Amino acid sequence: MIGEAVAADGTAALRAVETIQREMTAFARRARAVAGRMHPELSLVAYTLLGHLEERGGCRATDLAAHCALDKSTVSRQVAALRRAGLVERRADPQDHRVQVLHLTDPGRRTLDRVTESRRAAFRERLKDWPEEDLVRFAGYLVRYNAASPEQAEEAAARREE
Amino acid sequence: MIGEAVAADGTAALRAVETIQREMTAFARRARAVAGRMHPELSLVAYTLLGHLEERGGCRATDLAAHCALDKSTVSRQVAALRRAGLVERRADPQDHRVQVLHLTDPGRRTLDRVTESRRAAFRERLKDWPEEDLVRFAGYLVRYNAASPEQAEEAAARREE
DNA sequence: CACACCAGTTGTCCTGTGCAACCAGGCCGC
DNA sequence: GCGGCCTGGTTGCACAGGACAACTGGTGTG
Repeated sequence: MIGEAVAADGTAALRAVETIQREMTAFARRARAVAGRMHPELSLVAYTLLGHLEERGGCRATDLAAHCALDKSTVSRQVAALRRAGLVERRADPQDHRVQVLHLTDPGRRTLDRVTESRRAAFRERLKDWPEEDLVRFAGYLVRYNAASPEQAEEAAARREE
Repeated sequence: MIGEAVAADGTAALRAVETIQREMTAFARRARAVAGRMHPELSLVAYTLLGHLEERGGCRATDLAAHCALDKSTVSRQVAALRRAGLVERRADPQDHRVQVLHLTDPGRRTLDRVTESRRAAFRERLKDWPEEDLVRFAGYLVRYNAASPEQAEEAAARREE
């Protein structure tokens, strides 16, 4: 049974926080490796970068760095690799010659879609026995949890400023 | 309210799976770096290893590797570092001279407790506005999610990619 | 113009990780 | 009891990801 009895004194809440901590930790530890084995073609970071590019329809390397909370040098190298792989192209901004606006190429979009589909299938497989009600609640909890992260807050602020 | 209306046709379930995928990915991407910044003294892996050692009251390197889904060489090096740092000691098993039973030292236990407390505080802060009922349910969902065997998921993914 | 600032690249370093080769201790069948 | 196989662990090697700092070149402001 997923939702057990709830004590009135807050003990259950403390135990639950403990469990959340442990499980999130375990998950985080494992995720990267699993993702790598699942899609050798696209690392978790690369996937996120492409995803952000698709979502925003092109942006600067600096934006990607901010979004992923990565150093700009890391992003620069990741993007270089993606460009070498032909998944991303960059166009000089005529307004500001410092910036290189990054765009998904068609192969990039296809690769992203393929990996997204494969990830989605894996998640569906893993969650296939869950009642819909639990899925919806779980999704809601995750959104709420991640929304509390400082990086997310900054992102949200950045988005608001545009 | 976190869990919104539930449609009867499964659309909500699909959307929820999508959301879970996105949020888990975002979380995984960020977790390692955040953990590193939070506790420079103990990496996420080292923390998990010490935690498992405490939970089990000593075990073999191979058990740690299996538990964390890590290569034994990785564990060997991590353990070596922890031994150098004085957080872990090993005792030869008198029954089987191949195995080195690992134990937390007192400093190891203290360090683990300190980091656990700090992590716990961060989680409590982050979850402080959640109703107890939601905490308990969220914890249950995470346990259930992580309990789905990763091997199974990988196999399924491999089958799909062939 | 000079100087501060910003986007991006590159050099250097460190950590974490896996794979493969290897060593050493145990177990089994002959 | 002894060679072959299994198993726990260590080490060499390669590589990815990431940070930091130094640098280049474009922008803007006094």
